[in-house]
Amino acid sequence: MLAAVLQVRPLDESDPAGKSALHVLLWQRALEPEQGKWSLPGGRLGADEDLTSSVRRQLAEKVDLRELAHLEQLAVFSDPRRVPGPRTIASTFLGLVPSPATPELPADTRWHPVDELPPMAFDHAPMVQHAHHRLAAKLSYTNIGFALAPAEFALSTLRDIYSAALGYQVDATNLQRVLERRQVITRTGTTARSGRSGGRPAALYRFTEARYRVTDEFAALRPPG
Amino acid sequence: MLAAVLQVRPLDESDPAGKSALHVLLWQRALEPEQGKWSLPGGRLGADEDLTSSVRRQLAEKVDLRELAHLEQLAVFSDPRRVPGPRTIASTFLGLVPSPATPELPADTRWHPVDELPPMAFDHAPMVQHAHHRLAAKLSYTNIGFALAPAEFALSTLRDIYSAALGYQVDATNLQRVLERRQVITRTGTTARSGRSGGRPAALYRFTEARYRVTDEFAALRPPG
DNA sequence: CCAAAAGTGTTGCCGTTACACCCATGA
DNA sequence: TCATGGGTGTAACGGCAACACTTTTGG
Repeated sequence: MLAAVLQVRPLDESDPAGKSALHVLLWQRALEPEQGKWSLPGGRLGADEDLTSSVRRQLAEKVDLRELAHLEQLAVFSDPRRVPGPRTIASTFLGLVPSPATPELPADTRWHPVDELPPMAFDHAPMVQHAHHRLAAKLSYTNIGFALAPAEFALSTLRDIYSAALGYQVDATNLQRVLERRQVITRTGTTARSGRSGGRPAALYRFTEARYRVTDEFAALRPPG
Repeated sequence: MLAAVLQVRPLDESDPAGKSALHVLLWQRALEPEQGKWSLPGGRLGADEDLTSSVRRQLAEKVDLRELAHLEQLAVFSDPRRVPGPRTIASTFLGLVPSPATPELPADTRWHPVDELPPMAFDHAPMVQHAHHRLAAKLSYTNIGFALAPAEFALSTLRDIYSAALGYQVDATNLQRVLERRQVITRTGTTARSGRSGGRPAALYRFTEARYRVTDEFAALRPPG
């Protein structure tokens, strides 16, 4: 079991207001094979747990990560030669951490931008690509954004999160209307303080549901009615 | 490994022109546990093969099925108590067989309509549901229909296939335009003979590509341009 | 000529994008 | 008051569904 844990975070740690990008949590291998290369966190399945609980446990134990807002299965990688030695099957997962959280991490683990991956161990690079692709797709037709955003947020913040996760600029105006029409986000009624350089204070929103939901099932060939 | 192999076939074997429905290939257990109940075909992974090849091999060996036009991973079922005895993990697959094919089957295997499943062994019923749901979703935004349809077909035939797979009536008029605009289907130029009771002869179509392809990636939040 | 089946034209609706315009605040 | 960021209005576009209408065949 391997998990691609994704989070939108600032590119420069010391500048929380700077540009942000989608990051993946990696740890650096201390031993051969592939020593020094970076790999996805994970571990072996226990005898009395299912895959999902196991991933949660591994992430809590090994990288002390407990803030997972979403976790779902991706593909199983089963090529007999994907790793040296005895045949190992990897079941991969996509995990999402909300944006402002900054969990404590062990020394050998670090967040890396998904667009500039370091040298990756084994077949872990395509796994990250797969996770990224799945996330981008689901941002368009589900409410999965709740797992990347803070509990309350201004629309400009949400725009930055979507832009980072999708890899292109998203217009806040249209993002608002798409998500409001689908009732994915709701106004809280409160407003944020205006920023350093003035400007109108932003209305705050939250995701209507904090559970994964498909909001736009069919693009074509809809059922009649 | 377990495979939900789906095909659109006539409800009444002796009447190929009658109503058709989506069927799943099931196999009746001869031994305890769950003797007499129906289960998905599958088997254990060999030492030197990946999951996909293994599924293909199992289906060829055990139910003599070689006409799979599409095969893809579904979810992994890993609840420690999903089957009695030692813990077993099931990786499930969706397989599709084109419509007119009628492969020879062993005596203990049979096609069952997905809407009227017989008593199912273990957790196999939700697996079939999952496969059905995935198929219905992908009919809307991919060219996956090629794996259910004959090489050449009239639009009314394709309408029947889509209707059976989706579970509701599809309008041939709009189906044509949706699939032609996306260049999923192409006219062959030939026409079929007209039916028994007259009527204009139908133009024949084929799927432009016989490989799986996503044709309608984003419903919303499209990249600018 | 009539019935049946296939295919086309047309209309209306809805969701999305793009962009111009108005609003509220701090300096 | 100006600059800055937040928010609304509006128009254009495109995809889809529904349905009336035309075309082509067999009896």
